[in-house]
Order: sequence, then structure tokens, then C-alpha cells
Amino acid sequence: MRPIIPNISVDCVVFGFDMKKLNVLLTERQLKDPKTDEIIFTDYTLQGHHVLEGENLNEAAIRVLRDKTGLHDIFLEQFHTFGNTDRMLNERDILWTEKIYPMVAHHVVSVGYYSLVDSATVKPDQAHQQTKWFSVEDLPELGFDHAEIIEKALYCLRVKLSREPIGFELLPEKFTLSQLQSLYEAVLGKKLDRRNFRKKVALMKYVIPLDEKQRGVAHKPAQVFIFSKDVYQRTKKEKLDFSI
Amino acid sequence: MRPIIPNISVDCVVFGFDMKKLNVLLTERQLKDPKTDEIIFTDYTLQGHHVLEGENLNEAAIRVLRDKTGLHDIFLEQFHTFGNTDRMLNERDILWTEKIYPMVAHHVVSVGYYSLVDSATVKPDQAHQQTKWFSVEDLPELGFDHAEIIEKALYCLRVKLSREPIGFELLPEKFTLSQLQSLYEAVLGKKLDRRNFRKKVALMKYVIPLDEKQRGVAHKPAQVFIFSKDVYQRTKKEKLDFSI
DNA sequence: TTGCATAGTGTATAATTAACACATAAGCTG
DNA sequence: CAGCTTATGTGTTAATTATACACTATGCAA
Repeated sequence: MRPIIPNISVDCVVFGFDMKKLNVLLTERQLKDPKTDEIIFTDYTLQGHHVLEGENLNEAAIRVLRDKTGLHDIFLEQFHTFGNTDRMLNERDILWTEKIYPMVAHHVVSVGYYSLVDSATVKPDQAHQQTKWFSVEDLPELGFDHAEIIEKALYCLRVKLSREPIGFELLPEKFTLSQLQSLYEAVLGKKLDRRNFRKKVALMKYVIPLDEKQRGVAHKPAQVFIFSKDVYQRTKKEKLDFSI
Repeated sequence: MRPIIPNISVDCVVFGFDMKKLNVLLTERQLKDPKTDEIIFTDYTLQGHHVLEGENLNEAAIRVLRDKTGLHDIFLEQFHTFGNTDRMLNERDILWTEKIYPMVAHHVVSVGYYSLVDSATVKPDQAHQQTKWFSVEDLPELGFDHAEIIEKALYCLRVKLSREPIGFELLPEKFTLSQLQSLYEAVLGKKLDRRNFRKKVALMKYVIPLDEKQRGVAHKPAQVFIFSKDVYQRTKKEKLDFSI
């Protein structure tokens, strides 16, 4: 295995959508006293790891996701780099770093990526016991500067979603318009008008209705749609929609 | 002097506006044969430097600007981090790094910042001989991956300018509406309608007319305005203008 | 005083956004 | 199987915002 670069890491904010709210994948971090086995603290962190020698940043992010969640071929976007000298210097982080990673630098610069997945495809059970989904509205205690990283990631996701149709990455392949709308509402954090929303979507030629309806629901079944990246690539015009 | 971190640097894309076009500040890089004094190559690079031990990324960017251009208290924004393993491995860069910085790592991750200045305040003469303004439309041969960095910086600047009134950072304190318009045109890369532009600006309460006119121009003198960051902060509403 | 160059101004039309309510279909329950 | 529950699906009007477009005003220079 290639050696790590001790002072450069990537952290991945994995966003997932469960048809109700926007979630973030977090891993439990627990420090125990080696003698008494007493828990010193418990909190949560993002999925992250050091970049390896000879590895590109993007590659590192892809590797982290694969290793820590089993995910591959998913949407990934670099959004900000965090390099304050004090970002690993609160009390718990010092304890943790000393015990677990004594060989690692004190000042690690971390490149932030966010990724988007359909919550249902990630079952944080088997191999990754201590990994769980948390609503972005109700996060647990976080290690390092990861609260700040998540906040920034969410902001960047909102900006991005308002410009580009990346929301589909958070949905299963087939979805209904209500699901799409509730995704937008979850990410943007506000309610949208159903009829106006559907009018907008109707203009997106890359959201394609299938000859298929929802099944097994206790109400009028909805039409099922897919997103065609292909059609999108071909029909998008380089509109940056500069507002002046 | 504090030691450098050998594998982390910042690169600053300094944008300047000269009332006509958008420019970038670049520094000549010339490699000479130490014996014959023959020029092996000449090209240009951004202002960059390694981060120092114990230094935040932002601080490093501020320091680089101060040391390389004399600028201080200016607008700075981190926009992307460049860390491909091959970013310093084209032929000229290898030659250069071997001769000039033999002790530095081959794989340097560079955090990109852009800054905005009024071209007139930077006179790249005295201390910084080899530093010159170049139109973003007509760049010289660039070292490392700096062409890519500039392209990304320009894209991010456009996105940012379309959301927030940061253009004023590129103008002198007092400016006319025509100057403001031509700044927007230069950054966004397209012509705007004068009357519609002025209607827009009229809605920005933080663009304040002074009781003062342009002087010494061979035509009707224009009204002079200032930008009030203060009024902006107080009147901006958190509008992310999500288009759905 | 005339010419030149840029400043400054308003209106009509088109496009986009925002607000809003009722009929429909499937499963469930009794 | 009747009726209840729940989410789907659909159109119009008003308000706002964006676009297109042409002439007069002012100061300086020749």
C-alpha cells in the first residue's frame, strides 16, 4: 500500500435523500481509555482520509467513498479547502489524534468534496457499522471542523442545485414529480408551489416520463420519470444566467 | 523566517480592471543556462508561494499578495484547489523546479485564490519588475497548470459577480455608471444595454450618487458614485435566488 | 460656434414568476 | 362494495421582471 501524505486529506460530505429530508452520512468516533475501557468521548466525523502519494485529489475522494461506504461511480464535487491551523486543535481532537494517529501532522489541510446519493442505495449496516445517516437539520456533535465543512457543503450544494440539474443524483433512477419536488424543498429548505414546480419541470426536456405508474400506493399512483443526462448534455446551453 | 510546507502552496489570480478590459497579473519566469547565460525558456506564472508552517491558507494568500505586489486589504476569495499529480510535470516545469527549487516536492497541492483590484492602484514597476498585466482575453504562455487555474478563477468570478456586488472591488472608490457597466461587460464577457443596466443599478441602494461630477473630460461629465459596503450588508436579504 | 464624445433618460412589449382550488384514482376499511 | 383517505394532476390571472429601442444634454476642443 502506498504511503499517505501526512498533511493533506480529503473529507467527503455524503448527502443522501430519503424522500423526506436531506441527510449526511457520519461515522461514529469513540475514544476509550486503553486500560479501563471507559468511553472518554463519542462524536461523529465525516468520511475522510489522507491523500496517498502519487494520488490526485479526485482519486483520493473516490477512494475514500469506496473504502468507507462501498459507493462508486457517484457524483462528487470539490467545494472548498479547509486549512486553518487550529482545525484539529480542540480538546477531543487532540486526544484522538495523539492516541490514534500519533504519526500524523498537527496541521492537515483538507480538501472538501460533497457527493450525492440516493439514501436507499447506501445501507450503512454490514461492513460499516458505525456509519449512520443524520438529518442536516439535526446533526450530532461533530469532530474537528466538520460542522463548518458540512455547512459550507450545504451552501455550495444549494448554489449548485440552483444552476444545474444535479438533484437527480439524490433520487433512484425512476422517480415521481412529487419526489423530485420534495427533494428540491429539502435541499433548498423551502416549500415550493406544486403547479409552478411542475410547469418548470415540464420545460426540462431531460426529465422524461415513462409509460409506467407508481404501484402499491394507497392513493392515485403517480407517473414515473427518468432523468436523461444525455439529453441534458445535448440541450443545455451555456447559460450562466448572470442577473445583470 | 518560518519554514515552508513543501507540498502545499497558494496561487493568487489577481484580477484588475483598467476601465476597458479585465486583466490578470502575471510574473515572468525565465530559465537561463547557468554557464552560457542563454535563455532556455520564458513564460509567465501566477503569484504563488508555499504555505508556511503554522500559517492559515488565507494568511498565506494575504502574505503572497503583500510580498509579490505590495497589495494589502484587498478582496480575496478561495475558489478551488489544484492537486493533480502531473500539474508540475510538463517539461519546462521540471527543468525549472530542478534548478530553482530542488528541495521542493514534486507533488504540490495548490489552493487557488482570486483577488480583485483597481488596476490603477497596482503599478507593477518598481520592486516587481517582471510582473505585468495581461488581458484575460490574450494571455501569454503560462507555466504549470496556471492556464487552467485562471480559467477556473474567471468562471468562479463570473458566478460570484452574478450573485453579489463584488465588482466594486475592481473600481476606484469613486466611479461613474459607465465605468461600472463596462466592468460588468468585461467580466461577464458580453454587452449590456445602457438604460436597462442603469435601471438595475438604481435599485441597488448601496450604490450612492455623490454631489460631484467627473472633471476634465472632453464630453458631458458623468455623475460620480460610491459603493457602500455598509448599506449593502444591512439591506441584502439572504436571497440565493434559486431558480426553481 | 460648431463639432465631438459620452451622459442621461422613458415607454411599450414580451417573458417569467407567483398565487391559487378542485376533480381524480388507487388502496384501505368497515 | 361504498365510501374514506391520500396524494396526483391540471389552468388562469395578476404581478413582476426583462428586453428592445432613440433622442436630448453637457462640457471641452478646435
